[in-house]
Amino acid sequence: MPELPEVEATRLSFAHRIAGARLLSVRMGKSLRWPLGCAAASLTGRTVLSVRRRGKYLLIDLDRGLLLLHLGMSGSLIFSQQLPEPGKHDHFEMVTTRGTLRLNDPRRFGAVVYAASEEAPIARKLLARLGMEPLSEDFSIELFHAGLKRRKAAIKQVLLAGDVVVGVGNIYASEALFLAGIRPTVSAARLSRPRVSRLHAAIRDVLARALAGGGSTLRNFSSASGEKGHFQLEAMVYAREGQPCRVCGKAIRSLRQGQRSTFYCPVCQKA
DNA sequence: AAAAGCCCCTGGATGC
DNA sequence: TGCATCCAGGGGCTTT
Repeated sequence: MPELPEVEATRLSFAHRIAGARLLSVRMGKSLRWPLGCAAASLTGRTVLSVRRRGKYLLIDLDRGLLLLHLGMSGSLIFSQQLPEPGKHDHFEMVTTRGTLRLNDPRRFGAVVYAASEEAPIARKLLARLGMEPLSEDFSIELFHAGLKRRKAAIKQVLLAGDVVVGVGNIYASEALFLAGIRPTVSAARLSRPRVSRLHAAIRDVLARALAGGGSTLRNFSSASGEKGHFQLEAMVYAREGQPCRVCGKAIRSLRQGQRSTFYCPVCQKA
């Protein structure tokens, strides 16, 4: 479900409200991807300092230690002072003086992991491999090009891998490549400088627009405050196999790359 | 070092 | 209605 815009929209929707809250109780239900890594009860009494994002991870800074939270494929957060009884897919809950943060995740690919610090082994393992933040100043055409040059794999898969640039998931990878006019199967290393430049701009453009729309994507998304995405961003190619390209009219095609579906226009993305 | 596969899990849509 | 199959916006881990 969540790519960078959705994760960031989620963060923005509750970070300011939870900052300063003191933890009253923490409950970890049916196991997520990994165990919490500490006794839930031991977190009681700690204070939330801030909520940051790195890639698709949310980092909940406490006055001692931090929580790494990932929404996986089907996770969503809600932060509210009044919540109904937990449902069968509510696997993590943190009651605080400002409200309750609850993670709902039917598929349980998500995770909540405690780390004593960002330098702790578990935090390093999860965060160290992450590539550049696409919406940050650091994400330059030069560094992007340098990162792609040492990857011979298909550009779509390199984008998804997240070790060159983070946050570009399956939908936005297809969309960005369409905007840049690049065939998803071409080797990342073989992209010319001008094409890398176009892709760089396309990634920023599509992510920023989705974020501006409140994390709007094709399906339902709502932030931790219950705000729905605005759906202002319509897919050019994603999930549009057989439908006419919005630019040239040719039928959109799909293919499988690494067990994920990819969509592209055979005319607008010639190579 | 990089690439390719596998796997975790549940639910919704589709087909018979 | 029931059952089987396929697919889903992620990513860590193991094997080539």
